[in-house]
Amino acid sequence: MTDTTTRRYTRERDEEENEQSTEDETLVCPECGGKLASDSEHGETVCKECGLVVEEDEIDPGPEWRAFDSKEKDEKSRVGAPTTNMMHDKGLSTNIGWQDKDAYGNALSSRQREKMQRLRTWNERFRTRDSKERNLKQALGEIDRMASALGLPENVRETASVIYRRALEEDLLPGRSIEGVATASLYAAARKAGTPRSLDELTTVSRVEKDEIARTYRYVVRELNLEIKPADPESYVPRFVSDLDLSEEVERRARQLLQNAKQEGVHSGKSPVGLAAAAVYASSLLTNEKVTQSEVSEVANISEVTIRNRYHELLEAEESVPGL
DNA sequence: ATGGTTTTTACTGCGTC
DNA sequence: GACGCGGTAAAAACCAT
Repeated sequence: MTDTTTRRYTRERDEEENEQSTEDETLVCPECGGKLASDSEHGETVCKECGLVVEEDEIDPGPEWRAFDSKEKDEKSRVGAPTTNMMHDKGLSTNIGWQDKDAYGNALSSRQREKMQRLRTWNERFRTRDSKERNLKQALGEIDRMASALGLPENVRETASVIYRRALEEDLLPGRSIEGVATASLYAAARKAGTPRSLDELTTVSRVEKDEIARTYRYVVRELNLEIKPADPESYVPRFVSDLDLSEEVERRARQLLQNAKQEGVHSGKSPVGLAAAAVYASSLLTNEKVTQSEVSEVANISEVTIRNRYHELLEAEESVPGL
């Protein structure tokens, strides 16, 4: 019986075991405990689990020489600016100098100057025209827009960007919409960061359908080997509590209920949102700050029936805990 | 596509304000 | 009588295979 009922949301368990087995290794993500993989192409160490960039620019991009005056700098410099993730092309595309000088520093003829001016114009156009770059530019914009609409913090956006960038590099885009992948990246990033947003919430700010988001999300997760744990019910609690204007006591109690439930193993196979909603409801009863089931179901986007079922289970689990 | 599970929908009965 | 709550059955959604 448990074999089948614990299928859905129980990946958590396997991963907990995995985490323990990798704990003695040195390469562990400080954020989520996941395995780290070094991406030598970009000189980054990235967490395979959450996409967190742990170490950037392991190769010092700065010059290895020192220059004592500008003339010396001109002579010694062989390289361009350091690369940065903040620009859509990492600052690596061609740049035509603004000075009207040739390679030897001599002034250009007026005819040459005009030519260079035209080249600059076209180069600028081409730089953002390259399909992947445009793609990325747009996607990052979308991610930003959706993230702020959902009130997600900066680090989530960054993680989402990293995920999207990886998807792009692995050629996951063809056949899928930019919007879809961007939304999926954000969805994944939000879950990693422990501030999950439901698919429905994502749907309200995204231009793509729920089904497509879900489909793309699964695809991206699989292809990039992002290991995402099932959302922890507790992470929904604060939001529900504040949406309902309840006290901190309610929140504390709700968390406690959930932790008990976890120990009793009641939570396996059940929707985390439902559990969280039920915990909040149950907690509001226990602390005499009554809210109705329909109110909770409203903010949690879960049916009242589910709340009823869950909260019975929660209370039962509470009973069977010895210390209470 | 299928089968097994969870969640939702819709409806009903009960007690209270 | 409206409302909150509880329960049930059937439909829908979901997920792994």
